[in-house]
Amino acid sequence: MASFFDNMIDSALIPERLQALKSSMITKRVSKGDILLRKGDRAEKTYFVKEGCLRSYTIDEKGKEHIFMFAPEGWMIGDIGAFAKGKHSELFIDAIEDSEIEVLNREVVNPTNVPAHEAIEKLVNRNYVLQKRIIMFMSATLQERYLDFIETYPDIVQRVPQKMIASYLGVTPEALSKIRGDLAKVK
Amino acid sequence: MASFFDNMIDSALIPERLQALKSSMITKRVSKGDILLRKGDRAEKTYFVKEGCLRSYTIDEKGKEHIFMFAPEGWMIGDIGAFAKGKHSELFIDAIEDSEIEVLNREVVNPTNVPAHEAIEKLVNRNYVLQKRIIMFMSATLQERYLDFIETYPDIVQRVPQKMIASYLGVTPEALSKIRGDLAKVK
DNA sequence: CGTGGAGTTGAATACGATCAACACCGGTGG
DNA sequence: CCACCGGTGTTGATCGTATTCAACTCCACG
Repeated sequence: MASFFDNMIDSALIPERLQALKSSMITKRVSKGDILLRKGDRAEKTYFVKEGCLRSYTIDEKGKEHIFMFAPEGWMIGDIGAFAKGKHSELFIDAIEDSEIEVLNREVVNPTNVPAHEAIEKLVNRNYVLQKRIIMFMSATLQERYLDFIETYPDIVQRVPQKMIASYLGVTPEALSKIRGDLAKVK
Repeated sequence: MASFFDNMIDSALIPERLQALKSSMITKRVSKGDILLRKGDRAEKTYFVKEGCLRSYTIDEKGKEHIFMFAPEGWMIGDIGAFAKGKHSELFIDAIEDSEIEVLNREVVNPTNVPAHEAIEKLVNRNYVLQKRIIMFMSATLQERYLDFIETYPDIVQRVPQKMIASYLGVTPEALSKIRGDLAKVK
């Protein structure tokens, strides 16, 4: 259950390690248009913006961009869930202005085993869940959102009334009912 | 810059304090329909669900509920941003099944001053930002989302092309342009 | 039994997407 | 220096999808 993020936070909390971590962060200049991370890349870095502006975004099947986040001065940006777990990024990141950034490397926060910290695990996971939900709102149709929901939370579908699922998906109960009708026909 | 959440995580990371924190969490049974938190209440507690299911939600001006999150077994639920900062909750929380939960009290994690931990600050803030964005997607019209955006990020509005703002809001550039046209007329 | 909430279905309406045309720069190359 | 071009933003017409309102069914629970 120990996660990478535990180590990161651990490091951040113990002053000496925090110091080591801070001094390891290199400052870098990037030009408008530079791509720092692509979907599918391992999320090895997280960026802290000192000056300028970055953005993270997805590209859907039709080639349309959906901006997940802007990061002007003072913001951090990265695919946090993927960074924490050492997985592949869902997001692209690029510079929309010439920028000065600090780069936090995943490898710097050398992962040693630390007991699981339940609250932190859940906090990172929560971030991931929210990120996915926002991307779904921006890029998916109601039908896709519903299919994703029953895939992701098959247990909840059984347990809560349909109108609550509609409420979660951001649509009226009637609309969800009709989508379900359509799906039943096709099947 | 020291935040409450630092203390929470600090506590969670130092084994003795973790122990203290864990033993302070009381287990409680709640019945379907019980309301645990109301919008406007101070967010003094966060809940860990052992059995059953809770939900968090908002109620808009028209009285319509928008479910932000379901929390079945193994999930934690609360207005994390408000809990971390000791502010008033944006969310309601109630039980949608008879449930057994563990209650983490804000006061238990006794806040002493600890140096700021930049990454954690940003992580909590990020959570808050994502939460708000999802609620806007569920409950607000495009016009409201746009007005909220220019209020929340007045600097970004000036700096990025309009089509990127449309992309962030989850609509086409044409739709945003028309909304702006409408707003200009009214003024 | 009956009653009320949940879900379905249909008709009318509203809102954003799509497609297309055009105006307005800002930059590049002739 | 100017002409051209591509990208950005605006506007209009049409189409599709979700909302709203209403009627009806079906249970679950009193």
